[in-house]
Amino acid sequence: MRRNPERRLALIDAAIEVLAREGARGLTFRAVDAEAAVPPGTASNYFANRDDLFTQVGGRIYERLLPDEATIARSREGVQDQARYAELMHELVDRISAFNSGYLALLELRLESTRRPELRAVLTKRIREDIDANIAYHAASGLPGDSTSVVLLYLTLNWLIVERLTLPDIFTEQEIHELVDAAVRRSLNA
Amino acid sequence: MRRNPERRLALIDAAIEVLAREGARGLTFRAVDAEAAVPPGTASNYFANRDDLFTQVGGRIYERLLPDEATIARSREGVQDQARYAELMHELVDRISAFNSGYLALLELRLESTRRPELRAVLTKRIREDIDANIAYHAASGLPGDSTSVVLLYLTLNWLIVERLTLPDIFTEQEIHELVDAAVRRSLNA
DNA sequence: TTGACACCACTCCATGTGTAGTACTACGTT
DNA sequence: AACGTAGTACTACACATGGAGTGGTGTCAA
Repeated sequence: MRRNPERRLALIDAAIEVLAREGARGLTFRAVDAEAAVPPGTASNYFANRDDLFTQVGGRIYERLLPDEATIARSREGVQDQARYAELMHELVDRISAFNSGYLALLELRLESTRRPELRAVLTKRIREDIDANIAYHAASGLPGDSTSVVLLYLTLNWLIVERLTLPDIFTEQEIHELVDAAVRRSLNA
Repeated sequence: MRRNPERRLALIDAAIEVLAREGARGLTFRAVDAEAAVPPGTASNYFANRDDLFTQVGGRIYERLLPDEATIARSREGVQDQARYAELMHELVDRISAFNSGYLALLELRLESTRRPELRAVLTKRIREDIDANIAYHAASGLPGDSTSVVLLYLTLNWLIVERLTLPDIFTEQEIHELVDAAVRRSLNA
């Protein structure tokens, strides 16, 4: 088992691209090697087996989907009212949609997790933490709404992104924009 | 190309199970043959190639996820108020969750459709029709809410089902129940 | 009798895992 | 400066699996 951390990270990030492009079953050591442009056999040296590869990707993918520090800092600025909330949600949807392959890879991982208990455990932990962090962040932010509205928005926006990324002709960009606004507005009405 | 329609349907339904269990890349002629318990080579005779298989499954899957006539008829009974709306949505979520493999197969198809234009066209058409039908049905039903509330509910409940089927430990059954109620209630507030 | 379909067998091909072995590089030691 | 060593990159190979596609034979019903 090799230890070079940069190389390991490069392999995992390559695996994310492979996942998005080829699907879960297409995530093979060979494909990761090719994507990362390293000699064949390298991934074999960094991951004990495919299960291990999936688990490590599951641990990494969420980091890459989360906003960076600067983005978080920026989100705290300005009045924290409903209009600002909607603005933040537009940014969220755009940011995640932009990292296309990351989100698709996460979907593949979710589906794969129905077959891999270890992966499921990793994903469950990460996502549960993220939801809780969102609720806590929201509570401290001064934005309108309660914890239920946070969760409802999480649900709604997730599927909106799925729709946009998998069947882009279902909703126009205009409709997506309006749906985000409506989701924010209505989720706040307790 | 063989024509026996019962056999074709049996193969397609077998393909749905394979999709849910093995993922999109695992959907092979061989696997379908095995699942349908027919001799190897049979699926080759019924589908020109894998692309054709995917497309035909895409045309079928939605039929199986839709409610049957009896269920639709029952949904028209009683007062059409918000409490009834919530009740119907609980039934919807439970019905779709129950046909576990069908919903997972549809997710696999969505992801696969990023790679297969024909499949994407079929799915886009079906889903667009379904959303429009839901909006029309809702408008005629006397249930509260507008077309935006229908779409928002569609989004929210879809991801709720994803969450339940792929990472069942994120939300408890109790929480899911409450989220459905909250989604109905809040989506109605224009 | 004939035609459509079920069934079976076989060829060809592609892909992937896991591992053993070799080459390289950097670093510490004397 | 020369040497040794350890860790890693790289290469090659043995072995196994799985699947597509097709041609041919059997079977049954009209």
